[in-house]
Amino acid sequence: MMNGIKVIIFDDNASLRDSITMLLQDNPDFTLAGSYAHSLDVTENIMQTQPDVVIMDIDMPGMNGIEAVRLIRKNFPTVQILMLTVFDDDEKVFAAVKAGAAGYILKNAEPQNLLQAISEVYNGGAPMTPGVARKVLQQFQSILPEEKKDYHLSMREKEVLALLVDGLSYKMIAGKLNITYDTVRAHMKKIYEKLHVASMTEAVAKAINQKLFSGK
Amino acid sequence: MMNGIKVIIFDDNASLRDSITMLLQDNPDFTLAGSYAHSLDVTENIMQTQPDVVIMDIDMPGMNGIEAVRLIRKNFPTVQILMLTVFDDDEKVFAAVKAGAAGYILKNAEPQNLLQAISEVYNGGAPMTPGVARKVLQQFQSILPEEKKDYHLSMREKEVLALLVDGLSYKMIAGKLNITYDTVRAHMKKIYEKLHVASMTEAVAKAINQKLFSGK
DNA sequence: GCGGATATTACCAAATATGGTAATTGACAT
DNA sequence: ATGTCAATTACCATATTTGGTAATATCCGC
Repeated sequence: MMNGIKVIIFDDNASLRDSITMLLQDNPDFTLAGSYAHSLDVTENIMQTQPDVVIMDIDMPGMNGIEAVRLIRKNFPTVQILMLTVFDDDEKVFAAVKAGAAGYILKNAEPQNLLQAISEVYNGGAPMTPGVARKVLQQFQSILPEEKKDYHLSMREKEVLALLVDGLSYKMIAGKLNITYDTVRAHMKKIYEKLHVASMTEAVAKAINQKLFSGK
Repeated sequence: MMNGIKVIIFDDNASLRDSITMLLQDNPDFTLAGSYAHSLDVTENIMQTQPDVVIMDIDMPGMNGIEAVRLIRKNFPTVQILMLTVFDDDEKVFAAVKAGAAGYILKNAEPQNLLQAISEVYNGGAPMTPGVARKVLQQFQSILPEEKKDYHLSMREKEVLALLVDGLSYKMIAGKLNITYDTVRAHMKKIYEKLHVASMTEAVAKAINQKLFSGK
């Protein structure tokens, strides 16, 4: 890391590009390897500069910053992306996150905070303005894991159910577990009882929906 | 805010409670209103102390910290909760977020960071250790984008498959759609072909996992 | 109008799943 | 030591599903 973290910037605002440029040049921990007013040639730009971190404005003429993020993530999965924006518009925040941005900070942040955000992104963190972080968490809460009920399935029963979800028949399950067909049946009967279902399909549907299993 | 942010702590580790106590007492921006070794009486404790922020250990004897969070969120929706933990175990992080925690930081964080996290939580932010933040974002990404494949199922086939996922048998489906048992079978055969499966369970699992249907 | 996809029905034979009942063994807790 | 629970196996009778093959009717596009 003799030259610090290699950074490139995409932002149509020239004065902001300049101030970031100066900020980075004053600090030996960072190297500015490129600065662009639009993201039409992202792929090319990145291939040439080989940056560690990309700072991307979310609103830009031509290609949208979000699109650019998607492109970068697809072609250069190791490059970390820090979104920079004026607004903390919900839609855009989520779109950026979804596209694969690792951090999301507002343009009115302190210079010091920007520098810290860059190193944080580089080091596997996900810097976010407090308000943005809260929004993400809230969204997270509403979408995420329904608290999975406990059906008190025994270990063995879980094994059997898991195989069933994978599409195996009783006979195949018996073979895989080295037990008798009838034993599998006995387990299935218990499972049906505990899950309040009465057929393989219901059991599978419930198991997947209640996220008792992967979902592959 | 003459007495600063009112904080109470739940943690079974006495020495950690003490160090946080001292930390807060040394700073005029905070007031420690309570300190408890377990969360069995959370509701009562909160009613008495009326805190702004609750610091909650995730692992505690008796009531689980997560459960306590759920309880607090339910009865005191304005109280902000900051989780404190030793491990950044995925399961627990997500469970805590889902339960309604506003922030999640590790116990090995700098004292200064803890103080900042408390004010951040109080001011509507969502402080998270970098690694935790990244995990949340990644989970976020994986949940939103789902490009679902198109298996070219006909309308009728989709209807049949939907009923199958709901747990109906061929006979029941036939009844519901006012068609013959054999017709249902014909559709199923086509569905199996198109989905590349060979049994009800596989079809159901695939249908749900590929999000061809709700998931109840 | 003809080929193609969709929806419908039908029958046979074989494979699987379901419900009920019952018994044995080992582990673990009171 | 007694009882509960998990895991195991067994058998019977039914119900359901699956694979193969085939036929008819309708609608659509070229």
